[in-house]
Amino acid sequence: MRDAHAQPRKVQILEAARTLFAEDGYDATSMADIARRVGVVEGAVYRHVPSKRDLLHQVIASFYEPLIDSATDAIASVDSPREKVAVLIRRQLQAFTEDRLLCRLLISEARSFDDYYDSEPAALSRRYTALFMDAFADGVRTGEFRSDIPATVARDIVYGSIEHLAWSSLTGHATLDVDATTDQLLSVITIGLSSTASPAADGDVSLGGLVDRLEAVTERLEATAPPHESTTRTPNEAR
Amino acid sequence: MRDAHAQPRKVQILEAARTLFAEDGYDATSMADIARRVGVVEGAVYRHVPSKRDLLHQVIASFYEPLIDSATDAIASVDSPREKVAVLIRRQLQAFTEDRLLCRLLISEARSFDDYYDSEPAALSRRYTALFMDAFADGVRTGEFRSDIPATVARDIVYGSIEHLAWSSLTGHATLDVDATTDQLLSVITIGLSSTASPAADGDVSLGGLVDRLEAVTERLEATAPPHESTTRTPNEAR
Amino acid sequence: MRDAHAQPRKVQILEAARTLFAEDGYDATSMADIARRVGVVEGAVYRHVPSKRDLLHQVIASFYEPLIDSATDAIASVDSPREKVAVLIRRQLQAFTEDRLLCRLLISEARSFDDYYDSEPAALSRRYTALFMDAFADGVRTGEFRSDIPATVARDIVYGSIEHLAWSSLTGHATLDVDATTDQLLSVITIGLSSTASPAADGDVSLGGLVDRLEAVTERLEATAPPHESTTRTPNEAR
Amino acid sequence: MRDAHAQPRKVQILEAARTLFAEDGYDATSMADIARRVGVVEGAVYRHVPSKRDLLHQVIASFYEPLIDSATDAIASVDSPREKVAVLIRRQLQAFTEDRLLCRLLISEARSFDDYYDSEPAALSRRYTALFMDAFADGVRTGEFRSDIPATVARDIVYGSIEHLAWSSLTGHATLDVDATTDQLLSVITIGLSSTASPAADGDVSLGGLVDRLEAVTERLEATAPPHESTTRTPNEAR
DNA sequence: GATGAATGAGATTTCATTCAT
DNA sequence: CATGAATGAAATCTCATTCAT
Repeated sequence: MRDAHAQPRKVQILEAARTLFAEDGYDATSMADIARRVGVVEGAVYRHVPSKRDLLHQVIASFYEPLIDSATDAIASVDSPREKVAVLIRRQLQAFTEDRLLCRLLISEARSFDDYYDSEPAALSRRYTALFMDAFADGVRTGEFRSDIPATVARDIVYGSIEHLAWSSLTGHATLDVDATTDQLLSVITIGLSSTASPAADGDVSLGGLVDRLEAVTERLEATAPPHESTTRTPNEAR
Repeated sequence: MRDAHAQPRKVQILEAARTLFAEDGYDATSMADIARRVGVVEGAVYRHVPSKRDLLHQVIASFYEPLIDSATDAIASVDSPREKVAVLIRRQLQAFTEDRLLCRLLISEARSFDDYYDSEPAALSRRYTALFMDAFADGVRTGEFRSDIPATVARDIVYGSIEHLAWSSLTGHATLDVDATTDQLLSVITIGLSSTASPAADGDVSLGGLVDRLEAVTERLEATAPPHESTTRTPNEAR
Repeated sequence: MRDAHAQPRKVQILEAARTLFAEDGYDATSMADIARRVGVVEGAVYRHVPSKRDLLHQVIASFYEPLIDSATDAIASVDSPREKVAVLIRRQLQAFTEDRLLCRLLISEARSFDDYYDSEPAALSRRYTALFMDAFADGVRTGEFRSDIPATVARDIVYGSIEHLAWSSLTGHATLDVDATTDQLLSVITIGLSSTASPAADGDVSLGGLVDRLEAVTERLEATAPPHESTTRTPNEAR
Repeated sequence: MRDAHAQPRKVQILEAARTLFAEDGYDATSMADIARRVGVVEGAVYRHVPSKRDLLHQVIASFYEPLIDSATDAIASVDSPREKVAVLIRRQLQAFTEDRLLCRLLISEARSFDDYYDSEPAALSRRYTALFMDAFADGVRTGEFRSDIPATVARDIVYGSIEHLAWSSLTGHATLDVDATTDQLLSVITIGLSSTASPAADGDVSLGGLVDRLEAVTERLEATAPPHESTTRTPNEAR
């Protein structure tokens, strides 16, 4: 009879796999290791999981799904695309920094398969980053974000930066100041992506930042104050 | 008797390893695979390479070293830190996009080792990204780049973005338009990193810029605000 | 379904290893040989033994341990140190002669490792020979054994002799008459070690040394002085 | 052109093999190791030696042969069997203690072959120990040594003891005092083997045995010494 | 559901030996 | 005589997976 407090086997196995995959990597973790950690024999694992590969997929899913859900909720409660993006970045950086597993697994292991594109983890990853891309596309429509940067490029910039930052903190023998780094990353990225950035891209760029700020104020004025006359200017069509 | 046109064995082995590591990954490639591709038996490989791990290191080095050399040359011929950064980014994105191997190996495989930080590839990687960080630090001194972003964070943002962009193009079943993407990335990143972007921009930012900005804001305000009404709203509530 | 009469696998493996190590030596025996003899595949052996080296240790232990136990019992039932020594020698010679394995393994194989001194077999060997050294030390205290021979030297003489005797019978294509040999060895060794043999024999033992000297003189006289009458006595035909 | 001081290749190879076999053991030494030490490639070794096994034989021979020669000379210059034995023991112990190689190779490696008995090293070993056995047999004839101990048993006792003593000093993390040990071993063994030892072998060695021996000496003196002449010769010049 | 044993394939690595040059 | 490359066999060990109980 199982202890009432004990998790069902399936959950125990997932947790063991999660931990071990995280600590040692997918290849370096054997099914025997997982079984031993759960306290059963190798064969018993196969009652609950059809294969090691599938186990990896489940582990990844068990991370992504709550993340997707909570992120979906979180961005539903804010309005502006810019803020949605900020929320997503902050969450992601926190998640990666807090959980070595998430980071390592998603970065290093999950992608090693030839059929990655068609895999379940890839689908989850797409569902997840779609949240960002949707927010970004919204921002492009509202004029907050540059229209000359494809959403996929924006996504790669954002998630690539986050991954590297998290990874550096992982292997760099140094602990990351999540809050400071988040602010820095947010600042760099949102400024770089904001619609006001594009026109200044090639000119005398040293003024760009200052202009950005003034422009931001102006945007807000534009958005709130009823225009004296209908504004027919489409911003950010430059280039 | 070896064909006069043939490469020395060592080079053949390195090339075979490079290709196979790239296509299948390090773990999924066996020494037997490499030997077979070269056309010798397994044991013969070990006359030229002491171990599989070392072979990986050599493959990585054989990519990094020319890259470092040519990048060093390239940035020596331009003056401004900003341009150096631009050169580095463009090259890196090109290199990654042109060579699946470089990308995959550096991103997914090389980092899987516990002792990555102390490994030869990591040292090369640091030597390589040091080029960027030095240029960035120079730019901070000249006022071109923001002083509120640590060079390591800047590095992670840049190389993380590049990696993800290259990776997406790799797995995304789509070919990347390197030129367009480079421009986009450069635009986003250099703007995000430029000193004018910094909210705490240090005083020495030139007066001329200030004048320009004031001019621009004035223009837009003129277009937006109702002619004779005092605007009492506090600016700078962004985010 | 395993035969009811069959030993557990672990025991089968140990026995196979014992036999093969004995017949062919440790290096010349492969895990595949052992597996084949047991009737399983190579990998199956590793479910029961962690490594070949460990298997050797276990085989050695499976010989030493009963030997130590029974020898401990045996010497507990006799009183005088001299008799204890006799018991130990007789047992050891019997054990070595009866079991080629014990002999070969202990003599030739087990010692081949650099780390022999710190190994488990070495510890067992020390535990075993400690029985002898303790008895010898007792004998020194009671005056039965010479005090001018360190126990370690006595041990080496005793066990070295036994080993060589057993080894000779092993490779010499001749069967050893254990009883006769034991008697001979015992005689030589106990006399050589007895306190009466010691030139510097303490106290009442000095008489033995005196006799030695007398004997020596006699020998020289016999060799130099022309016998008064023809000596027809063959000396030393006793026994 | 080879340096005039350089040894011929063959000798270099033998020396390299000797050293490496000694330090690492036969199995653990590869032909490549030997070649590397000599400074040639693997294949070159086979110009001079037909096989690794043969190389071992030659190495062993290169030790045994001078040993046999010098020992033969040494015992030719002393008269009594007892002294010959003493010389042989002293030399052997010194040789073994001075040269780890001799010891290790002869004890552990050389004997590992199934065909040891018919091998060249075994023949050399027999030639070598024959010196001892001859001297012992002589001593039996002259009455110096017990006739109830077969020469082969005496040989095993002597060489077994020496081996163990040398081996202990090798692995025992302690340096052997050769002189002291030689004296101790000589004392134990020559006493144990001397003819006077046998009668007392089984009786109680205490006073009763002493009386027996005194009796025997007296008898022999009576038989040897001229009847009415005082013997003024100092006793105790033995050895 | 779990156990324990087994499988069979494969991985990396080592090595004595050969041979064309 | 030497080189350098190759061979081919073998050795130890690992592991995902299966299956009778």
